[in-house]
Amino acid sequence: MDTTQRTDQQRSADRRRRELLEAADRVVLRDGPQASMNAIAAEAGITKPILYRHFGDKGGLYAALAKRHTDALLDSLRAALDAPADRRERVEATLDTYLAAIEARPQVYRFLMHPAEGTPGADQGFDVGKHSAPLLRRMGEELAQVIEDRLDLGPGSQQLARVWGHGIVGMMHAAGDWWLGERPCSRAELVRSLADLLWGRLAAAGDKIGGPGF
Amino acid sequence: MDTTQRTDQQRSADRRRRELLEAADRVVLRDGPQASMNAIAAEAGITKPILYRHFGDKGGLYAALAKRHTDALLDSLRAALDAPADRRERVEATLDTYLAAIEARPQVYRFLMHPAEGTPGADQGFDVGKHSAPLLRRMGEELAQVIEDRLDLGPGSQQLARVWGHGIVGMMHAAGDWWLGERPCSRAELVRSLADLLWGRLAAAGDKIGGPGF
DNA sequence: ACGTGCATGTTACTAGCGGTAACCCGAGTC
DNA sequence: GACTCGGGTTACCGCTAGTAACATGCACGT
Repeated sequence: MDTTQRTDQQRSADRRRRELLEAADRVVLRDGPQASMNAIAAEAGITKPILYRHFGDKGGLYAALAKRHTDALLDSLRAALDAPADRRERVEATLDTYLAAIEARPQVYRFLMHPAEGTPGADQGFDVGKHSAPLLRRMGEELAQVIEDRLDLGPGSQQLARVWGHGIVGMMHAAGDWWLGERPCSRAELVRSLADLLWGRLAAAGDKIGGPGF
Repeated sequence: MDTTQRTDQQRSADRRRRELLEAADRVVLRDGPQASMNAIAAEAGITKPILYRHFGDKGGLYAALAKRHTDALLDSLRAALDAPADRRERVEATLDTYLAAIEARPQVYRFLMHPAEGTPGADQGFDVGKHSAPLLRRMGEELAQVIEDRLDLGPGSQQLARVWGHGIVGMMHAAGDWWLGERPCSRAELVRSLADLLWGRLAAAGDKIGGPGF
């Protein structure tokens, strides 16, 4: 029948697609985000046009690749965010989960943060917007939702939650990026320091003698 | 004399360099960060090899370009950070200064955040490190210094200050980026929300009825 | 058995990029 | 006048993303 036929074809195509994605994964993790389509095709044992038939262009391939990792990371973050513990512990667990992920697979992390950038062909009209990696946006929105759902923030809570969601994610990202490069302390110390920041220690700290205070 | 001669030459070279940088600025602000060296050379009224003689490679040109804007932004941030007012006001002024800058010239902002990315020629060995834009790193370090100088944070203050510096800068960056794309509220509201976050309102907020709390 | 689609794969190409080698010319110097 | 030398150009290399055109093999209807 027609449907079974198309199902067979689709299954085959999907399997092929997964194989290609795994090959692309290997190459991107080995060569970095600037891996060439030729290299990816070679790793998959085929040639370029097939990649283009499956993914349209390089951006499509990278988007598909990024989605897999992004989904996986978001799942583990959701788990940490949903753990049965008090708020501070959950915040620390979430920070630690993120940091452990970027520590364990820094190449994946790097790819997710700088997926395509230079697509000289089909170019966007240089609008403002979509600067940051999609991963950051998605994490920000998810966290915003969690905050809005669980916290009582009074009037304007929705906007406040979104600002905080993106802000906290950005804090985590930047601190993690810096930490990954310099390794100035243990992961646990970093988690504690960031949680302290979120817990208002900045406002509570005293001025240093002689200075005007920050 | 030899020295005056060399001074003359150097002056001429410096003037040329400034002219080239201004031309590059125009092109980058018009075409985005993926402006080609050909286009920049054409805008400057010359040809590619001259650019390469002056700046080495594309990364060198972009670094020189970015340095100008970064220095300017850092100067205005320092001014806000040094204003004579209490801590919260200074924090808000600094956030507002940054946000006003990216709002006023989003193309400059975008260029500073994604300067080169894909330099297929002379490639780095895919080390972990130097992921983020240099601007973010510099802002983080500067803020860390200010925090350490002015705040009494007890033992481990230096590390804590650096974590906070990079974390706060990341928060500002990510929130600003999201805000610039969606414009969900006024700048003043955003500043207030972020300052509230830094002032510990996250920890102080009550749980919503029925939920486990964030 | 025989075309006929159709998916899969290839080779060979285009246009444009970053970067460079080789040449070229005018100004100043001995 | 020969001679170097800084500023400039043309013409190229190797690479990239992306595509057109051609080949091959497997399922179908008649």
